[in-house]
Amino acid sequence: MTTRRANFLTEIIDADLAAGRVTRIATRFPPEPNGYLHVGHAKSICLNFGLARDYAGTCNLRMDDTNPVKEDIDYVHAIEKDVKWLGFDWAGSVRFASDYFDHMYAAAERLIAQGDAYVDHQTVDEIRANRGDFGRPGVDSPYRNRPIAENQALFAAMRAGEFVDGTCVLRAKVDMAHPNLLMRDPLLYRIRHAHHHRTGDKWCIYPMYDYAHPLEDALEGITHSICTLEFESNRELYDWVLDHTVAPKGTPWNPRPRQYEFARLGLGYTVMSKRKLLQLVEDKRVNGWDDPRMPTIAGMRRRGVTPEALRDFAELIGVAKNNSLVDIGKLEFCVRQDLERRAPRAMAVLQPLSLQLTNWPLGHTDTLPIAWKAGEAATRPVPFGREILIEREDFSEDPPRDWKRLSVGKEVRLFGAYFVRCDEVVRENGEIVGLRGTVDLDSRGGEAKDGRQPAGTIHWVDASHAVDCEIRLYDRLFTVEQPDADGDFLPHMNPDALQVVQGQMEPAAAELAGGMHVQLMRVGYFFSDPVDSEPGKPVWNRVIGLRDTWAKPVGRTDSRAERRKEPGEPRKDAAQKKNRAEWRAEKRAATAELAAAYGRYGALGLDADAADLLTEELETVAFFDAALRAHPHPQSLGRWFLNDLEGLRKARPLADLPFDGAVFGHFVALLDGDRITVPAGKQLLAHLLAQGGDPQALIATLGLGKVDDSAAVLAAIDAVLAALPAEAERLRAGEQRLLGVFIGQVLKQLRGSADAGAVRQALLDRLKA
RNA sequence: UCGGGGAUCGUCUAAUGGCAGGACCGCAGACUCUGAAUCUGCUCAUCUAGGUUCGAAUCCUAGUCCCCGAACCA
Repeated sequence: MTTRRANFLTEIIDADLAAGRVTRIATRFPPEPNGYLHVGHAKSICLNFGLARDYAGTCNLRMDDTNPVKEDIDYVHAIEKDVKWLGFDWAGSVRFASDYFDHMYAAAERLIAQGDAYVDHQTVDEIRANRGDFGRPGVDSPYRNRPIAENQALFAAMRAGEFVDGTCVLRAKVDMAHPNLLMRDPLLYRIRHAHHHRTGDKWCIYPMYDYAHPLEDALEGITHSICTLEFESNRELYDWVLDHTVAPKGTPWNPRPRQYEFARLGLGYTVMSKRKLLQLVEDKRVNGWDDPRMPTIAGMRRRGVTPEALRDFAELIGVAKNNSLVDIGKLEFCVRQDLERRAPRAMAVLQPLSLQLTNWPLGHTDTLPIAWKAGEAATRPVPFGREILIEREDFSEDPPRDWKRLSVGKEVRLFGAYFVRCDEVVRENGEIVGLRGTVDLDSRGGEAKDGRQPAGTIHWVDASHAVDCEIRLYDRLFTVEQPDADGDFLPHMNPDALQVVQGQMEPAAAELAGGMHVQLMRVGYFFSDPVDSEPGKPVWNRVIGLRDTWAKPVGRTDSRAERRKEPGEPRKDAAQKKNRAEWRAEKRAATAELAAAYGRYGALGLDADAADLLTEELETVAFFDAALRAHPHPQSLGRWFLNDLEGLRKARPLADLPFDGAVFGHFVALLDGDRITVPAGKQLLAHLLAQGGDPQALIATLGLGKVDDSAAVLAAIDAVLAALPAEAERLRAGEQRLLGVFIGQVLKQLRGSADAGAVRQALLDRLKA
């Protein structure tokens, strides 16, 4: 396994491997071929293929083509190309959901035979209305209890094309009152008389995503089916399908795939939904899916972003379950970092300003060999003559104090060439149209004989040799960080996301072929457009500008920080939903035994919160009363019950625990009797929960008995202090936060059986001594 | 309204009861034939309130805020 940043998925996989749930890892990347892949998909691709690579497993590329009216073969090819370009290869051939239509159909027939599915003749509107909503349960379809034989005949007729679209659907028979709306008899198949890009006209019924996807995964032997957060609710249905179907051999699915969800990529200053991207393309607001302004993989590729940069980006942002909006600066950082390493340097002037060198011999051209990259041997010839073009913004008539460029009377170095000084400004109608200056003929190559250093170094091209070429300056597609935050995203489009300028480029660079990266010095990283460049007529795309610490901070207004709300007060509004405490109070009012217990616990000296919590269920009261009989110490019993047992048992009912209230009472008695320390008590409780047993006997078995051997404690303290000399020094110097580390270490040596408070005191005493 | 998730520097992400770490951004300095790169340093965070514990980002209780879910889409 190559080292890779751990995340919650690698933890799950490690645990699955360790527990033997799986013996190999199989993932998949399952796009629907209804649009181009974007940078969000790139994250998913890097995740799925990366996991397969790191665990020496496999990753399938699978087209999820279950809806023929939206999908297209052209998208299939584009997707394959993008995944390959990103640097990944799938196991075997490309898979298609449509390859499994026969299996899916057979599985549906089986569901019908099991009584787990039925044909519903309600209309779309009826189905929707009868599904209920978040507040109301649904109502059963009048067709829900059709005889199995009738369902079988009807489903066969659906397949045979005897019904027009929308006549009926196949539904799973789950529960119309299920709190998860997806489980209210989900649709499995719908009728669609449509031509499918692969199966042609073989089918006129097509499976729904929620039914098809788990079967696709299971059929391919996928172990970890990774998708995005919005599918969390779908997981329950995913599991239902796998629980109610079997593998082709008739056995339960093995390996049985599990679905896990991670946060999709949200990226600032762009939109990521396929619908919106499609709209930009169809409305011709961009020039196609591969427009370099688009966040599509195709667009970024054409712009000049490299696969390495994209993969670095995926690594940089990590994988988690937080909804997040990634700063686009992180992507830009990855792009710059990669291009910095790979791009040769050249010079071009975007907004030329002429500089006449009055002391340069008329008609003479010097040809300078300048390295493509600093420190490397390879050079290109760069002509230098009497008229030089510099960047307009590299000259100032009224320079600020720290100006490092050209101004009247000041000298700069023309990169790789000569020192020049500006003597005067040439104007026409008040406009600056050129500069006149002189060159230090002794500074050829950029070094002055007398060793003096100029104010700065600027880029330039020789006017008579410069090549005119189209330069496309790309910028962020939107002017705000969250264009789709509310309402229409189109008004936020950045009209300057593409600016075309005619640049003047040095001749050697202008001959670079299409698909080449170059850094135009002091301007940015550029890529010769692979589509529009022609031999001798290159078109250059700006991939990203250089980091510019001198430019005025454009100020990334921190819209998000402003949005952050103050923590709210607990709502006092009576109309709001009841809180848990109110709910329990009501329940007590209705149940005499709970109310009695509440009063009794109060009288026993338990505080109101504890008494409240303990009287939520009769079952709890019974358990607690039993514990009380075994060990009549309400406070400690309440503290261990509420703080530890409740957390450890999670949702497990008390009745399912391998011990009863009396045993719990005995357990707490051990703690109150100082027979065992608190951490050891927690260990013991965890053990009890897992396997039951007699607490008293387990103390010996597990070696958890309390040790009151102060000599052993002192020995352990000295051993730890000696083992961590640097930290011990800091601790002596008063770094209190290290105290915990030492207590922990000492406790570890003593196998948790010493009293932590005593260890702390002993440690403090030892340090004073 | 019901169900499912989530909350740690400005941003992304670690820490699985024991020193809140890394990266991006920002700031400062060094260096520089790119105001780039490189190098050094710095600023900056555990949603709130209680509780348990020697010790809580982590466990318990209560609350707040955010996201997802009611297509014959995926």
